[in-house]
Amino acid sequence: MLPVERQRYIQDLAMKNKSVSVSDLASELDVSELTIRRDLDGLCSKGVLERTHGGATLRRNLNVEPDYLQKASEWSKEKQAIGRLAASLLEEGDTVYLNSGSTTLEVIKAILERNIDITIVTNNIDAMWLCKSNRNVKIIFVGGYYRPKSHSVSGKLAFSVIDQVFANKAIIGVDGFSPIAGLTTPVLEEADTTRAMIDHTIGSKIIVATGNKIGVVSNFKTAPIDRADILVTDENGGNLLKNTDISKQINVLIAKS
Amino acid sequence: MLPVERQRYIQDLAMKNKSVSVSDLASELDVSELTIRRDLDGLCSKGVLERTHGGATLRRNLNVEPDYLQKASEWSKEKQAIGRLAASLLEEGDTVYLNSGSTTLEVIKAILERNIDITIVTNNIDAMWLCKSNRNVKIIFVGGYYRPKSHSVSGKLAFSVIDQVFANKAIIGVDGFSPIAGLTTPVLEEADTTRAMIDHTIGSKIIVATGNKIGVVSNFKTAPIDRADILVTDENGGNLLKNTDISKQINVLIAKS
DNA sequence: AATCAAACGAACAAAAACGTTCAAAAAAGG
DNA sequence: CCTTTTTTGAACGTTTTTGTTCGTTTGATT
Repeated sequence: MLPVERQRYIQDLAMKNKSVSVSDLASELDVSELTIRRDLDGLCSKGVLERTHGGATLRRNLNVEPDYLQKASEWSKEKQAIGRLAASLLEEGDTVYLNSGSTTLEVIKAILERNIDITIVTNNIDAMWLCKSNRNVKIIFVGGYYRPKSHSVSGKLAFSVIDQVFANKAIIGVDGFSPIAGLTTPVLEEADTTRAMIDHTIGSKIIVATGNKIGVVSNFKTAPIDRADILVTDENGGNLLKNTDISKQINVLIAKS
Repeated sequence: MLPVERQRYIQDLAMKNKSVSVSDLASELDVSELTIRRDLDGLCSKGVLERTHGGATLRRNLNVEPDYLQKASEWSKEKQAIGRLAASLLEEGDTVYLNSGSTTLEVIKAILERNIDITIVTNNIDAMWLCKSNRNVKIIFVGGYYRPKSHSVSGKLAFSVIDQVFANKAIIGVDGFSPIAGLTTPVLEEADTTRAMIDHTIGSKIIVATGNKIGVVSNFKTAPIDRADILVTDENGGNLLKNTDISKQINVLIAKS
């Protein structure tokens, strides 16, 4: 058995049991205790283990925070359905703008499920956690000032990135969708960022909004409705729009959950 | 059996078993041990294997960037101490560049503990998770292409943000700190981003590195050592630098854990 | 606090592995 | 068929690794 093999064995065992003993290892691997000690010292100076009397323990690893899941419990079923429908509008090779929000996050999840080759340009931090283990989806992140409340970035610095990226589709979540007031959000910078995304999109601008956003007017205007091409909403939203002439301005798709 | 065939066989075996032994291969392929050693050396200079005594192992990511989570768990105690010392060098009102890496992440944690009014400019995504509930620390995130392995962003698009931000301090983590080769990292884009950060810093440039980085040369150069002002390292690193004239080039601070 | 067994580290010696040099064998090319 | 090049192997000195012995340190028990 090679020294490296032995050391790897020790490391694996330490990973499993949290600690190893010199005498156990010596008899198990059939080498002298001194050799084990020397191996342990080596692993120790590599930072893997920490020496104790009679053995060694694994360095305690503090895991960072993968607590990102389940935040938006409201309307989650509808959002999922909307996400799936919106994701189905994308094609292999697309570069797509996605702004922040729980609905657009569902779109990202749906894109990952489809597992197609897409480049996402976003200011939504959660996107990166989701895409951590996916090889097909590429992410370009716009920079800017971080706002903890929405867990996204925005502001003037975001423009300098958006300025350089032209997408062929955009999927935009909004807080208010009103035929008169247009698309609105509660944060000024967010509205600016979203507007910039829309302005840098050549192809379809797709709005995603659950029914409870329809007819609502929030604080800051992102764009008038006719700047968008498609609205993806749920059955609830569909009913609210049924007897309006909204379909003359925008293509409405209903996601059934 | 052709040499090429033999080498391919060795490579395949190494892929399967993670490591190979000279004596085993010699008897199995019925050639002298010297021949095996020469094969191993060849595969080694091709970057496939890494020599050890008595054999060789599969090359563990020398050209590839190290896995983010594993790195975070190594030397955690030392990194914490370094983080605390580096954070103590910051003052109320500072705007500071922080690049990505597990050591700089510890710096951020320490900054949050101090709870002073600081603006952080970074490409480290975890920073935002950490600062989610802190009101004093502001974060500006540089954009760019997301790389899951190091969990950070970099690339040309990052420049457009860095171009617009001048910090008065920078805290930079490196993978290699060598008096001759300077500051080095294993990823080209990361090196570029870090260099841009240093170039846009007016005041002190502070390097943070655990002892196992001292004397190491990684693939891509970020900057020569004299571009930095302060090195914060652990006692291990301090010992390594004790009998050198490094202190003529840079101010060395030892963090005791 | 005193004591004792286990664990440790230093020093030395043996064994295995290594690299270098040189020469023989095999392969390639004319 | 002969020359040139490449590959291989043997010998020998060097380095690395391993094991034994010994005195010292550590941690636990009484």
